[in-house]
Amino acid sequence: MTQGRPMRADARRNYERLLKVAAEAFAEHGENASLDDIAKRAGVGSGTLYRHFPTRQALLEAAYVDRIEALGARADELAKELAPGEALAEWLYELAVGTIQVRGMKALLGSAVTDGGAAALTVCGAVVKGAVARLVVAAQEAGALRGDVEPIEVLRLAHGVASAAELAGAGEKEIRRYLSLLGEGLGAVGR
Amino acid sequence: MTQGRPMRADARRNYERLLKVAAEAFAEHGENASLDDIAKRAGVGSGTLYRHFPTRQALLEAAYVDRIEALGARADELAKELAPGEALAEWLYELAVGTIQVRGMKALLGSAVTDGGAAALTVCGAVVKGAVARLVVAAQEAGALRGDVEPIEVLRLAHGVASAAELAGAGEKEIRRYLSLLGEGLGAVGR
DNA sequence: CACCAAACGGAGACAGTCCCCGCTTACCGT
DNA sequence: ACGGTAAGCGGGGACTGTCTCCGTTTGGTG
Repeated sequence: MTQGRPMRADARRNYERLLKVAAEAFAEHGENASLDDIAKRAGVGSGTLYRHFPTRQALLEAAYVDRIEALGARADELAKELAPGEALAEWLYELAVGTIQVRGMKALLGSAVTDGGAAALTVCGAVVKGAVARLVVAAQEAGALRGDVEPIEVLRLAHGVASAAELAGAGEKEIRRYLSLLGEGLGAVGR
Repeated sequence: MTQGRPMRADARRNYERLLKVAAEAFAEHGENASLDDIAKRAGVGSGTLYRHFPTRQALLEAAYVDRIEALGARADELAKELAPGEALAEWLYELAVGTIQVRGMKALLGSAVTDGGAAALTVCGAVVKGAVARLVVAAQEAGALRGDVEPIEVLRLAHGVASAAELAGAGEKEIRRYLSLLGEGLGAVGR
């Protein structure tokens, strides 16, 4: 259903160059890297870029799918290695680290987590939501996570907390701390 | 220290028109409203706008100071009316509502909460940080809030949670819910 | 009422986005 | 091998937004 006919050789070449260059550019200049500049660096006209990737989102998503899919796979790895609660915690931590440290990924994950219909269909959204759903359900069955939260809510809160950590100019230590505050709750009496 | 000499009459007039128009524009188009357009609508040249407010941040801040100051005052009101824990919770709720519903305010509060030096000196930063510090300390003394968190951390987490709620396309109900999840912690067993 | 610093304003340089449409070229059938 | 054709290219250009520079205007004094 994806291919009517395989891509023409030159088209495929350009597509892949664009992807590679885009990943570099986003890493270097953040999510607002100039698209025309990416096209230039990939040695194609801007028309070509916009035909392959109609929106910035589309390019961002395509440039990072592999990373996102790795994250999805990581969820299952963790589920095998650790107790359900731990697995969820660790995965959220790795998600948050990605959110903050890989420039451009925040916007992508943010949109993956949004309400509305459109964003729901993206590959990233599907993978991430799927992964968190598995981990959350397992953790809830193990009694390590309160039963009245939806997976998507956990995801959103983790994303929010990652943003909070970013505001702090956070390193990995702060991310861990902020996530554990979320887990334990602010109301609980001191450590 | 603020005034070498009072502002010239025309300068003051323009300054105030800009502020008024800017508040409208930010409310209508979000934090990225066109600055040149604001200038035009205020009937001044763009040079005038940029002289009064060298950066978008500066204008944003000036346009919303009164609202921020109201929030600061509200903290003290709440501190009188409610128990310390409640007061903090309610204030954070009102902060979050503002963050989400008043377009343009998110960026402002976000920068107020950032680490680094530059943003620390803004009026908004000072007011908000002051308010939260008072409420947090009181809540901690009353044992309603764990003792090992800094006020700024509470602020950042609340901001993050507000973002999370925004992602959900949240109404006031969701904001309350997400904040209470933060307060109680995800790890606690179901309601 | 004349002076002059303070303030104005808008043209224009620059950067980014995105579309359009004439040209090129990879791929097929013969 | 080779020509026809549609898929694909690419960059010019319209548009929007930011921010600066500098000639002109104007409010407030002495």
